[in-house]
Amino acid sequence: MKLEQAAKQLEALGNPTRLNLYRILVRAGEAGRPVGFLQESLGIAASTLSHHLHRLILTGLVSQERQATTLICRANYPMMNDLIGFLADECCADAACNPAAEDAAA
Amino acid sequence: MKLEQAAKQLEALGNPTRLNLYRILVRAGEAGRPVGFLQESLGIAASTLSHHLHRLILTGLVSQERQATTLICRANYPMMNDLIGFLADECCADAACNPAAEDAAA
DNA sequence: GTCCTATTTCGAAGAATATCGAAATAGGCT
DNA sequence: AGCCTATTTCGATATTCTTCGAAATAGGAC
Repeated sequence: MKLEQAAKQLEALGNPTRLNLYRILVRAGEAGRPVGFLQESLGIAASTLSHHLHRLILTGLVSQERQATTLICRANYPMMNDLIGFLADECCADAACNPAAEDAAA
Repeated sequence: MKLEQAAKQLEALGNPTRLNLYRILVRAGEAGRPVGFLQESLGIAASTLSHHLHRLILTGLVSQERQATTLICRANYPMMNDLIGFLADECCADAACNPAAEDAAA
């Protein structure tokens, strides 16, 4: 994953409202949640929620699927795992992460 | 970890300059890197770097230790792991993360 | 004490963000 | 067609962020 993309995703998650929103979707699993449900859960204006959802969708962290008049939102788990991988992958690439790794490197 | 703190940390990592900076420190391991080294690596104004470092330090993701006239910066690994844990921990708490988990839940 | 390097703080300008209400659009039901 | 609900787009405002250069501070060397 490129740094720019990771930064955009982290920025998207770095707003309390969006992080809260994202966690609801993460907890919801593959079933997802309709926009209306999210709006009631968060207690914010529909337009504000739409704005935040748009940002999460732009980064690829969330996807939407229409079911009749309601839109179902889902967390994109592979994308989340890529992001986590990006943070952890190069941990201590130039050194050692923990005592065991240090022993291995020595 | 509280949502507010996690959001602040994610926001801190959500800027390309800061994410780049943070990765350098993550790669550096326990040895850390002096501020001057970081400034040359990133090629930004010292005042700009200081500002970004301050934000990372405020969130607890980075710590500093003075060695004579130079300041050594280090990534705070436990904090990073807490943050990653926050993202992944409640994954699918209300559903199933993957087919195997779905089977287990069923 | 004076000087030197390393780093931070100050002050400012421009860009981006968060939030809302009002109005517009999407999709389906009668 | 006409209507109803669900959701987005528009427009506006207040706040926050990013970045820089100049000036101030920290710590040590002579």
